[in-house]
Amino acid sequence: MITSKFPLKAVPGKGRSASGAGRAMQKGQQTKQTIVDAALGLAAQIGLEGLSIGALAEVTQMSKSGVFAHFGSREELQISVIREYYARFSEEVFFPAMDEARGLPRVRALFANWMKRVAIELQSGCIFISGAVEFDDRPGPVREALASSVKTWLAAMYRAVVQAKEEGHLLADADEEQMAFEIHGLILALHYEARFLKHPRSIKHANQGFENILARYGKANACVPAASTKSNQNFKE
Amino acid sequence: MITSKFPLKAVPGKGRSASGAGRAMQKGQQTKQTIVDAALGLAAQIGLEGLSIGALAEVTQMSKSGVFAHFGSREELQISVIREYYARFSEEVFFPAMDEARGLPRVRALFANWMKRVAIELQSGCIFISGAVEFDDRPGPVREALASSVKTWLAAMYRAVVQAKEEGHLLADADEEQMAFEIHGLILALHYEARFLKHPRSIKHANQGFENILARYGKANACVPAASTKSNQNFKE
DNA sequence: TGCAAAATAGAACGATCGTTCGTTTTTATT
DNA sequence: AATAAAAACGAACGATCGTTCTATTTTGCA
Repeated sequence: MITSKFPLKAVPGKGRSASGAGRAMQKGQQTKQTIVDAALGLAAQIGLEGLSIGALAEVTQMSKSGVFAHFGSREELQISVIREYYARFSEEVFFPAMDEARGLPRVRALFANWMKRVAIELQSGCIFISGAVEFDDRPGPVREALASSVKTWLAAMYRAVVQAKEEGHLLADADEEQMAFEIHGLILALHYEARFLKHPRSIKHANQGFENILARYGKANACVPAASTKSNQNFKE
Repeated sequence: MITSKFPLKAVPGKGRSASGAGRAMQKGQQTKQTIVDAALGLAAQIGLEGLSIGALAEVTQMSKSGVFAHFGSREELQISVIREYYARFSEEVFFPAMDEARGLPRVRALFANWMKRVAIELQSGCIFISGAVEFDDRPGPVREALASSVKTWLAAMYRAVVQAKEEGHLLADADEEQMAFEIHGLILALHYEARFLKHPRSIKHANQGFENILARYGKANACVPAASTKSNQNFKE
């Protein structure tokens, strides 16, 4: 939990949350969510640094101070956006893949969901990527929040690869960290070449790159692509 | 050539360059180079968008208007920085590799020089990467200048791969575009994981990834790593 | 050495930024 | 319906931004 360095107008109800005595707070959380939603879209387009409270007020039809009061600082707003982005990313990419069997099927599902998300983001932008560049060497709580989210996700992907090796789906000499690194590179190249350079075949290249990685690290009988077009389907028959 | 939309103080000597009539312009170009040098360092750290004329004036010990007059607009300053960055990149990465023999040796040299440069930039930052994120969907002359530089470099790398196939160093089914894409991904992952996440083994992962790519696309007798530690050395014996 | 041009300085502009503060409206409960 | 807290507003702040304008200094050639 992050201690708010700026109590918004005489300590709000949060302090006495457990005890049922406090007055309600419904409308506040609701509009805060509205603001975060709008901020997420704005940040995806122009980056976390480009996020301005003024522009956000305009989009949400509110006053600047009205928007501001919900966060207490620009940094807290940025952190809220990061948290929301992480939550949606997990919901779209991570959790659905957990339905797949441990090992290669799950690795495939994670990558497929990741690709699906990035492909959508080719129009809007990815905060995990743009944020990394913006906060490269700018220490502070925003960078920490962002790095923490990214690391959690990359660790999840790494864990899936480790499990794939444990399940015997990968060659004995497969370096899990190396494999995760190469997969990450494919996603980054896709984002770069498609979004910035408008290269038309980037998605195909990323998918083909993934198959190449599996061909390198996977055991021969385990590395064939999924037969069906439904990417989430378990292909082990 | 870009038409300056803001003539700095009554059209300068540039217009009558060919004719020897005009007065000299030495000091101007000299301090302009000083400014661009400083701007390059600043932009590498905080990005092209973070480049402020005020901060630049402070670093160069000049007045804001003094700095400004050399470029006429912030955009022109940014473009000047991009051009300078491209020139240095070419000098460090591209031209030295042209001494290597066509084919895999040259591809290896290009990658090795690229790695060398990015490894240095892990402290300062790479404008080709940060700029791509900043100007993702911000049309205009700056984006064009940046995209043009990047495309030129990526095309050079692609050309080297094509030549490697022509020389018979690659498998017959090798997709040159695919291979260039995967190499690009390694560099991007290196930059991301080392610079943002401070992951200690990123350089090793990028180098190993390159060897994996060569193992996939190169002919068996041509894909062994260079024997010597000197990366620029021709390994074909 | 004088003189025009080039280079730099200095002050000010409008705009936008995050933030603060006092006030007013809305909300939810008794 | 009354009431107090929560939420939202509106105006203003200091700072910084890119840019413009005019004045001053410096430069390089006659």
